Amino acid sequence: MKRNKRERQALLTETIKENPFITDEELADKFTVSVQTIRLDRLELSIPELRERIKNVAEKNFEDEVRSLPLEEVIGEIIDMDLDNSAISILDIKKEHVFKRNQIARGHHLFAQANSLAVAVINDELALTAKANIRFTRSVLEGERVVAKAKVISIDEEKGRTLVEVTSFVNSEIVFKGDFEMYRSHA
Amino acid sequence: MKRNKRERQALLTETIKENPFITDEELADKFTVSVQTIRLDRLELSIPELRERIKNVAEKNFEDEVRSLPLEEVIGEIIDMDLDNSAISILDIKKEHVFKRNQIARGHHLFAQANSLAVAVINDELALTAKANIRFTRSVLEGERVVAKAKVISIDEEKGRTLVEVTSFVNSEIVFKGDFEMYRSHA
DNA sequence: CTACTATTAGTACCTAGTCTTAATAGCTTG
DNA sequence: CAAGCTATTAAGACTAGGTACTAATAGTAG
Repeated sequence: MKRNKRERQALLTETIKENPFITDEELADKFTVSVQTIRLDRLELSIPELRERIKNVAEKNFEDEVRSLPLEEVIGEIIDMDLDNSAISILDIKKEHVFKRNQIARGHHLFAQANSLAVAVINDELALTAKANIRFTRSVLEGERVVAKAKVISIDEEKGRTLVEVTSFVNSEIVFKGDFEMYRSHA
Repeated sequence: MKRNKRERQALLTETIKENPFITDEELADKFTVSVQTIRLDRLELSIPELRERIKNVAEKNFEDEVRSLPLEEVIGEIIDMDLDNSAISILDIKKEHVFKRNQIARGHHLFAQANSLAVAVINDELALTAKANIRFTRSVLEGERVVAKAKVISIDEEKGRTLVEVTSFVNSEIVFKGDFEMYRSHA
């Protein structure tokens, strides 16, 4: 069970990534080396100490949680957000998103990106999709980057409905367009 | 600005709840009392120390993160299939499908099930979604089983378009309905 | 005046580290 | 074979942000 340095450090990175709550002592036990070796490894790998790691995990979503925004639950990465107005997210199409036969992205991934963005842009605890009208105008291939832009068109406070238009692009070429009628609990 | 004990402790609870990342020293400053007083207050109010608080926030986030799994390839399990005619699939709504706030299934999972089924029912190597018009008529909760039924309405061989209607139920109650216009290469 | 509450102070100790210096073992290379 | 290098381990001083405990002080109520 003797691992060399390289091997141990690779495993260490993996272990900490999977469980950031592990102490140096527990790691030393696990790899049957001294605590000092673990600390040296962390230093070389630029892995912060337990408390910093925990703090990072805690801070990551705290803001969102207070705002009750399901930002973490959005498909794709949000790069701009102006609540109740507009939002932009990007999604890189990888192997797991495409049909094996032809490397074309499955429609529901584009829909998921657009739909979750429409949910996120609404400044409300409870936003749900009521209706949607969508068009796929060009197939997206593996390796392409889809930029989705959501725009809030209108807010009907009486009916509790909000209209959101989402347009997705690959290199300024429209690949998807959807009109979402969203339900909100507290408009 | 002199607050009494009761008042200060109420404010303290509020402050820490809003920002668990604050140290006793910062709190002492804020309430212009000594650090010891803050610690006595926390003791009386059973508020754990900074590190414990951070750890709690981190643990909460960590759990959520793991369970927010992305979309797989084919959504739902196909239990009946009559190519170019009709198909049925089921999807059990689990933790990873719902908003953590309210346990309501996220729209894109219902869409994904319907869309996958619409693609699968078409007897062609290459079937893609061109347009879709969808309605979510009832929210689906964690633990419920969604049965999606697809029916091919028309096949336009010239245009290479096929219309598929998908209706999803939970216990014979309609929860989702979608009209899919599918593109096929070799009709 | 005494009793009690609230506040403050001080000390020892803890965890999970950092940072630094130093020692040792096992190779390799001239 | 000695010198140099890498990897590992150890030891000591220091840190943040505390806990747990004892003790002192101020102000108020009976």
